[in-house]
Amino acid sequence: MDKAKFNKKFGLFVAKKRINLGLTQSDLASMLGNNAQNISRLERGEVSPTLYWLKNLSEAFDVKLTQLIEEFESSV
Amino acid sequence: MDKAKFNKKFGLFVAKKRINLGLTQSDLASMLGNNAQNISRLERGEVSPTLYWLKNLSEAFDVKLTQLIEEFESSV
DNA sequence: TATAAACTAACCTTATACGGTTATATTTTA
DNA sequence: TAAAATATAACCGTATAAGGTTAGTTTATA
Repeated sequence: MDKAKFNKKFGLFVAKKRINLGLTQSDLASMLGNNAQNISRLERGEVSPTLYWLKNLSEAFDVKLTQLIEEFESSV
Repeated sequence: MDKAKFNKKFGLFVAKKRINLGLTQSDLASMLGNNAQNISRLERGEVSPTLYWLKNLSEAFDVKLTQLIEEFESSV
């Protein structure tokens, strides 16, 4: 799978997960210590987050990194 | 865990896994389509790889991304 | 409809991932 | 020990992740 498509899929996954938790992009952003625009870009697949960023994301979602990735892969 | 420490742990994990597979940094680099210097920097924890990079890494190691992260987390 | 909340999207800047080259150091092997 | 293979480390670039601001669009709600 090419980069653009892969990032898009991950973005969609994050968006679904965030919404399921009843969070806005702003909510998630402040939990991660950044801004809603970056969340928007992530969810639209414009960026490929770093591993450390993912680690923080998993903590915001209150799951292990492993579990986050597992959920992502099984959603694809 | 702070970023530097986290990246260092991941680098160490990649190095171990690569060596177990009997690969040199050059070998792994060419499998990933980049250069050995980047592998060296990754293994020394100087960089935090992007998700897409990790996806390619997992394919080079012939495992699912989930499994790669799972092995990493259980190694920490 | 009107107002507000939520999101998208453009722009800019800074930090860093990533690719390449070269040199040096370390490790392995003849 | 000498040579070769491997890894580290210093540079230099470019591409892109990430933080911030502002404006505009979409969606939800009164």
